[in-house]
Amino acid sequence: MTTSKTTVQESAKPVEPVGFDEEGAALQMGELSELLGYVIKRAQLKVFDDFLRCMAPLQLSPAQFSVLLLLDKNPGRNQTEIANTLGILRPNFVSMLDGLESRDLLTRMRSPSDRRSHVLMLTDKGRATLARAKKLVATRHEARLIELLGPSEHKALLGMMAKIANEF
Amino acid sequence: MTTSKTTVQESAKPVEPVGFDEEGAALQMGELSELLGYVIKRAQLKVFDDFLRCMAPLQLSPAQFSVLLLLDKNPGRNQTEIANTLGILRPNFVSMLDGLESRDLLTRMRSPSDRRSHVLMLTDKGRATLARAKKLVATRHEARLIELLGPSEHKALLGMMAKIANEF
DNA sequence: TATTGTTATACTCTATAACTATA
DNA sequence: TATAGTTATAGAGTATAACAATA
Repeated sequence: MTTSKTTVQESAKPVEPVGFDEEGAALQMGELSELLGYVIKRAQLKVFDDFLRCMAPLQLSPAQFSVLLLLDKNPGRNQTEIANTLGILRPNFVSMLDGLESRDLLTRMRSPSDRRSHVLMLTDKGRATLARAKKLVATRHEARLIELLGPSEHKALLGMMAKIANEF
Repeated sequence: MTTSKTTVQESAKPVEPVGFDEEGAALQMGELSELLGYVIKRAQLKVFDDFLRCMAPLQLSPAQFSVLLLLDKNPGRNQTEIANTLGILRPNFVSMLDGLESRDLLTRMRSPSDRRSHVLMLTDKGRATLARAKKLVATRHEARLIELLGPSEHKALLGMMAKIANEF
């Protein structure tokens, strides 16, 4: 038995999961609740929604946060390297960087060795904002997720997600 | 120890996960691989991508498949009920139904009891397509996921995703 | 007055082609 | 010639307001 609260009730027949249409009219979800693509999408939207709420004071989207995080760990990389690593297309990365640079969170610097490329670096304000953002994520966002799932299940979940992302 | 292949190597210090920028230049992923929002998004994209590939013969998107599935389990519901259950906004549901109806997979019928609403029903072709789609999903898509994760982990994953989607 | 399906519209994401300046 | 950053653009997905028909 790995389930905690939501245990199967009576016999071996699983309880048919139902969805709610705002009010009482319950619909049968059928195979939908067993379809990983469906539940993972719903879960992902919930997680992003909560991330946005927790991060509201700093006005950082999940994508923006990931850029700051990656830049902090990998200073001196160019736009293509950062974009590729995050799965962002280079053309779409431009306006994203424009936004972060105009907020003075990072700088673009022409590389002396290859004057085609822009070296990206966090500014002091960028580092300070990232530090505050990390705290918000850890204490408000991830903490709630760990509380919901339990620490070991949460860790197992991270592992499975990484496995799907990297090996599927 | 719950990890299978990717075991921690030497001491207690965890191996820093790295990302790859097309070729060899490895970047430090840092806290990104511990951020559920990040990994769940990457995993979700992979899952949808595979779903699309497996479903290519039938030309059904995940969203379209979910509509057919829900209609099969809940015949006689109207557009608002189906859309709300799937988290689709009513205005956006219209063109989606236009597409499925023009392919003769479902029908809109004015309800005799409430002539404002459209009762949705699968056509015979819709039911046949759904049956074929279910087989493709089970044998090609979900089978590969279960093979990757193992049956019990796969089941645990479904449970955790549902928990986040419903309770977070 | 409220609700159903619909239109129009806008904003974000994502995707591709092509330009420029460098190499 | 190839690559980095950029522009323009097009397509999905998602969001809100408002209208006609009906309740």
